[in-house]
Amino acid sequence: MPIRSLADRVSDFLPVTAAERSALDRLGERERPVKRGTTVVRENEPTGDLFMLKSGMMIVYTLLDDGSRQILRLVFPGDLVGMAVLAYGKAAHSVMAVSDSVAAFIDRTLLAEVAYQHPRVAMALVALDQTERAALTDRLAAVGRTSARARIAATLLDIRNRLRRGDPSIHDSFSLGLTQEEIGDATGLTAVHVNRMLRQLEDQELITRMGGRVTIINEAELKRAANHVDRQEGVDLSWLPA
Amino acid sequence: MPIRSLADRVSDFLPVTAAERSALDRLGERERPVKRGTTVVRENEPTGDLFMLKSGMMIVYTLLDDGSRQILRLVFPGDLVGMAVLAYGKAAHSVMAVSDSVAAFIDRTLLAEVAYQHPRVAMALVALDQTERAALTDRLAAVGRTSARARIAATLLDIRNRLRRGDPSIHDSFSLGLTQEEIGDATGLTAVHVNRMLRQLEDQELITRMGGRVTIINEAELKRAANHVDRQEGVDLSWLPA
DNA sequence: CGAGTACTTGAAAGATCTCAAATTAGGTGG
DNA sequence: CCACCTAATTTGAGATCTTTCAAGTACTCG
Repeated sequence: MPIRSLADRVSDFLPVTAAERSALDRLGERERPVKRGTTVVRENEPTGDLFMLKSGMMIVYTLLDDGSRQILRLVFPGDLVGMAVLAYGKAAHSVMAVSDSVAAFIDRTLLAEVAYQHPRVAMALVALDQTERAALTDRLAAVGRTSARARIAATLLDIRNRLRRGDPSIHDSFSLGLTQEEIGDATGLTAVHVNRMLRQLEDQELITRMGGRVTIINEAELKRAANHVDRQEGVDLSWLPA
Repeated sequence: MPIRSLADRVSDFLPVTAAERSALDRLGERERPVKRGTTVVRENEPTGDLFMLKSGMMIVYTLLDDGSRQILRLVFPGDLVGMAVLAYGKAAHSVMAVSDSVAAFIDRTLLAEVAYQHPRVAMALVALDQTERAALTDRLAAVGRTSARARIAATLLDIRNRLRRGDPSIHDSFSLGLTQEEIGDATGLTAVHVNRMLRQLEDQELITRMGGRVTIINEAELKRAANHVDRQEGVDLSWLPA
């Protein structure tokens, strides 16, 4: 269970002064443990909070009229959730913990005050949010224009990469953390078809599986299968005025 | 061809002072006409500019390895494009004008300076960006979890609503502004199937068509067909500290 | 008026879903 | 630690939706 502070996350791409760091640390003070299966945020419910995930894993999703669910985003430690409360007075989407987690809640008023006092930090948070948006557009392109097999391959690689961000010791083997139904809801497929695609990737010897664990045994080929446009994740804020 | 300034757009949901308005107006000074069919921004090309569309219509899209295209966003007057340059040094996606347009380009350094001096304006721009993100998640949910018919219905309603934002005289009848191929690239369908779905909606007397014009003749039923979760677009920044 | 682009339609192939049932894995109370 | 109970996974068969391929028609622009 990796744990990262907001300041750590921001300092990955922006040198932060002591004052900025302490302001960021103050934002992350309100920590709360969340049990697996708990709905943390319900779509359309009024709220003034956003939060950063400290440890565990969550999903952001929306429910359609007919009861079907679209998972919009997988949330890993260090990710910021609910920036939309800056624009709306209510939650734009639902959020559920898929493993035991810890979240650090942030009041939007407090966030705004920090942003007013530390504009560079504000820009850093905007940049962080932009990386989420990029992930969202990648997912849309995958769901709209790639085969089921490619979507599953891409999802496996995505999960592996994001787990690795929090735990560099992870290489080819990792625990999925999602049910096949959840993977389906993230990729626009049924659970049954997710299962078939996983089996196919296994039969083709791109991965092996044991329990909930996946091991990538042919990463080059899996990447090719994923139709993966390798987004150079390089956030660059060096241009920011002082 | 409706034309809106950034200041007008922002003042829809945030009272702006004279100083703030003049700062926003300064941002929008660098106008440039763009001919239909012109690629304004190419994915991955280095740039420090974003822009606001003043008039016309554009699409934001990404191309996959196999040449297929996913349209991520339709751009109407008043929309801000390319906020990702705040995080990356290059364009996250390609942008093409689908009708003769005028764009007001904004250097990110200038934008950052305005944001530093006018934090409330900065928050307003962030809020504007959040509304775009909400539209993106709606599109993802539609592509991932709804039928071809529903996606087409939703797209028709979306285009009508957004055209109306710039021209309140528009009611049920409007020009699509997109080819069926483009609608397909936006909804994750083939042009052929888009055509069939339009025909079906016409046969079912939810719409009529003439040339590139669509008229909605049964809006209630079209909304139902769209599986539409009516997002109350109410941006609310009243909570913002002074 | 001609050329190219966009639209339209049919028929067949292919991908994915639905339904159903069997198997396995994980979690809990005794 | 076992036995049980439920949730998750797995597999097959058939139905459905969407794509592909092909060809003809209608527009639009120069």
